Amino acid sequence: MRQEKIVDLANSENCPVRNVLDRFGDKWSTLILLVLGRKEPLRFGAIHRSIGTISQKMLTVSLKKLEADGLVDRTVFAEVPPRVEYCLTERGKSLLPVLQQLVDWANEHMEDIRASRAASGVD
Amino acid sequence: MRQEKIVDLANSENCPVRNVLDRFGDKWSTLILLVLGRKEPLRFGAIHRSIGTISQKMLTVSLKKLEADGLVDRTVFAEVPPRVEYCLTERGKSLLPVLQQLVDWANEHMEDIRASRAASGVD
DNA sequence: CAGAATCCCGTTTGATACTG
DNA sequence: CAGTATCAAACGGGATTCTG
Repeated sequence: MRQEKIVDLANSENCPVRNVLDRFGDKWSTLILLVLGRKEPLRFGAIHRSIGTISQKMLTVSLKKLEADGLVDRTVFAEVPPRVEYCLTERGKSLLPVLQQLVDWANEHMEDIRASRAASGVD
Repeated sequence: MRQEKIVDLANSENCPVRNVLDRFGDKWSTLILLVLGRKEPLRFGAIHRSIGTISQKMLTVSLKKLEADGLVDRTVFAEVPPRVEYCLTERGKSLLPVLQQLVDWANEHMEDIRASRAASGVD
């Protein structure tokens, strides 16, 4: 019987976990997916306002990555003024429940974590 | 009727999601939790070897954060040479299933993501 | 409106050396 | 062994300006 079902975490190139984490470990991607998960499609500006504190540069960059990974679809309408809509792909949607779990966990444990953090003096 | 059950994502201070993401969005925390989830307790050096590419500085920093958040327990043995063991707290363990879902998703979709990425020419 | 292009700075991260 | 201390490099990310 094999002892390791889990992929080798030491190999960052071939480990799916690390590979994916390298993407969603960034500051914004997860947030964007969650926003689109709430309501789609959304225009660039709508996402921007929805997150609030993201710069449009980072929003652009993050959306491009998500699009490159096939998690988000980008549709440009030939209008003036230009309109661009974003929505989740099937793959993107499949990630949503997982992220939702993370959100739920966060909601549930945040107060305790805050308290621990404060008590330990680590910011 | 209220329209928003989900916490306001625009408010980074009070939003549990962002607050938690700010922690696990880093490069190593998730990985460390997963490593400890596989086997505990583990000594500092064991975790270090298990992840492989992390510097011992970052491992120290990350472990401290996790300890401050009450996700990891640190036990120092009064021996020579010194021995320090790390294990998950109950809170830490409660996060594990969620992370495992993420791992599963990553395993399942990584190839497709890789392909999309390559096709798009990003990164 | 939706971005692209620059400039710029703070933080993160890694290498290296040192210590209890 | 399990860190701490320091320095330098790399990167993320914000502000601003410009375009189709």
